[in-house]
Amino acid sequence: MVDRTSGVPAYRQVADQLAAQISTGELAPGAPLPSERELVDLFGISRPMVREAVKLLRMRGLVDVEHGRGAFVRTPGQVVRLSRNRLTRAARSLNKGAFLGDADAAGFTPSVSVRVRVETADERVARLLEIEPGNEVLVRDRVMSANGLVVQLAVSRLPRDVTLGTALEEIETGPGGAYARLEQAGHVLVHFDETVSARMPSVEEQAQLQLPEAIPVIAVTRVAYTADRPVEMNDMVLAANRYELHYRLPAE
Amino acid sequence: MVDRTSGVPAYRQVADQLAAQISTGELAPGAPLPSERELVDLFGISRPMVREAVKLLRMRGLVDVEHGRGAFVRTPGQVVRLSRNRLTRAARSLNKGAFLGDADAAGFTPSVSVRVRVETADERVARLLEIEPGNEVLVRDRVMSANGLVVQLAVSRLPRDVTLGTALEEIETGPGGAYARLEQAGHVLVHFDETVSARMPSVEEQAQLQLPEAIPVIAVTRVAYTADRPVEMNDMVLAANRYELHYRLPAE
DNA sequence: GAGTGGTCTAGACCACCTT
DNA sequence: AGGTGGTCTAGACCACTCA
Repeated sequence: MVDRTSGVPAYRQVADQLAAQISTGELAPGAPLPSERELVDLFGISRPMVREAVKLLRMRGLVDVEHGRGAFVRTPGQVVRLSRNRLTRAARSLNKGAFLGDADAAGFTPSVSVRVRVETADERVARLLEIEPGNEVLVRDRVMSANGLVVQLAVSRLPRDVTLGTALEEIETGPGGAYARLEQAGHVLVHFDETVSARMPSVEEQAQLQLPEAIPVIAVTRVAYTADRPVEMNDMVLAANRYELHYRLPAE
Repeated sequence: MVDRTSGVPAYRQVADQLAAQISTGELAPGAPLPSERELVDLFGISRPMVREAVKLLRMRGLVDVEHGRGAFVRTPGQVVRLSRNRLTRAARSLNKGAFLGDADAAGFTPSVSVRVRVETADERVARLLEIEPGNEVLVRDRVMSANGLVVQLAVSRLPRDVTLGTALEEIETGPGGAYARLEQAGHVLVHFDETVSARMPSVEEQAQLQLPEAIPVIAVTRVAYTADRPVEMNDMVLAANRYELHYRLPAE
C-alpha cells in the first residue's frame, strides 16, 4: 500500500519498493514481477499509475517487459573487454583484423557483412582526414556479428587517392585486414587516435544492435596516421552492455 | 491529425511527427513545443496519449520539460575532450593533477571537494589492487566542479601500506597531485590501465551531476602500476554529454 | 489568474502468449 | 479461454511559473 500523505507520487513509491526488492535479491534476476492487475490490488492504485511505476523501472534498466508474458527482472549480460592496444603491428600481423582477433580471444563465432561505396567528404570527415570537403572518400560499412547476433557497427572512410587500385576497394581486403593493405601500399602507420564517447542509441541502432531499453552505446572514432597524414577514420558503435574498452598507457 | 488505420499507435505518430520537425529544424533548439492541450486539439487524441508522445521524445533526449513552463527542444551542450595521455610524467609535473590541468586547457574555473577515509577492500578492489579482500585501503572521494557545476565524480583507492605516513592521507596532497606523492615515496609509476564503459546513471549520480534525461555516464576505472604492483585505482564517472575521451596509441 | 506540466481515477478494448 | 501487457478515453485536481 502507498502512503498518501508523504507527498511522494504513488507510482514512484511503487517503483522504489519494487527496485528495493530487486536490489536485495528478493526479486532475483529473471523473476517475474507481479502482474499489473496484481499490483493494482497490492498497492491500491489505478492501472495507469502501476504502468507508470513499471515504466520507471524499465527506464532504469531494472526490468524487461514482454507483451503477453509479464515483466521480469533483467539478468545482467556478459561484458567483453576490448584491448585497444591490440592495434599494434605485431598483434595485427597475427590475425585478419581487430574484430576477428577479438573473436578468437573471446571464443565466439564471428561474421562480418561489408558494403563498399564512394562518398564525398562532409565537413567532419574532411576535418578528421585533413582533406577538402567534397573530396572523394572510400567508405567501408561493416556490420559485425557474433554467433549470429549483431554486436558492432563500423564505418571506415579513407581518402580515395589512398585506396585507388588496391584491395581496399574490394569487399575482401585479404590477410591482415585493411591496415595490412595500407602499409603494403606504402602508408606506414605511426599512431592511432581514438575518441570515445557515449550516448543513447538512435532508433535504428537500437533495432540493429537489438539493444534492451536503457542501454547506451559507446561510440569510438579512430583515426590512423602515417608520419605525414591521416589515412583512415573508423566510426564504431558498440552496445554498452556487452563491451568495455581497455587502454594501456605508459607513464613515460 | 493521426492516422487511425495505420496500426501505428497514435502517441508514436505524434512523437515521430514532432521528432521530424525537430530534425528538420522547423522546431529549433530551445523552441517550445505546442502545449499538451494544444497537441490534444492538433492531433485529436487524449491528453494521456499526448503525454505518452512527449515522454518518448524525452527518453530519446530530444526534448526537455519544465514544470509550469512547457517543453523545449534540447540544445546540445559543449563537449570537453579529455586527453588521457596527459597522465605521462612530463605533463604531470607541469600541473597539480589531471583535473586541474584540464581546467587550464578548457578555460574553466575548477574546484574539487575531497573526503578521505579508510575502508577494507571488497572483492573487486582486492582483485584490481592485487591485495587480499579485507585489507585496508585509503579512499579519496572527490567531487570535481567547473564554474560551480559538478562535472566529475572520482573515487580513488590505494593500499594502506603505500599511503601510511604520506600526504596521500591528507586532504591536500600538495604540488603535482597524488601521483607525484606516490613517486616521491618511491613508487615509480610505469604504466596505467584504463577500462572505459558506459551505462545509465544511478539516481544519485543523475542528481549529483545534474544530468538531463537520456544522458548516460562514462565510467572509467584507472589502475596505476609500478614495475612491481598496482598502487592506485581510480573510479571516475563523467557526464557523457560533456565529455569525450581521447587516447593516442602508437602503431609500434 | 491563467497557462503550463504532474498526478490520478475508472473504466474500455486490443494484441499477444500460454494451456 | 484466460492470462499478460499495450493503447486509449474523458474527465479531475494539484503544483509550478509568469505576468
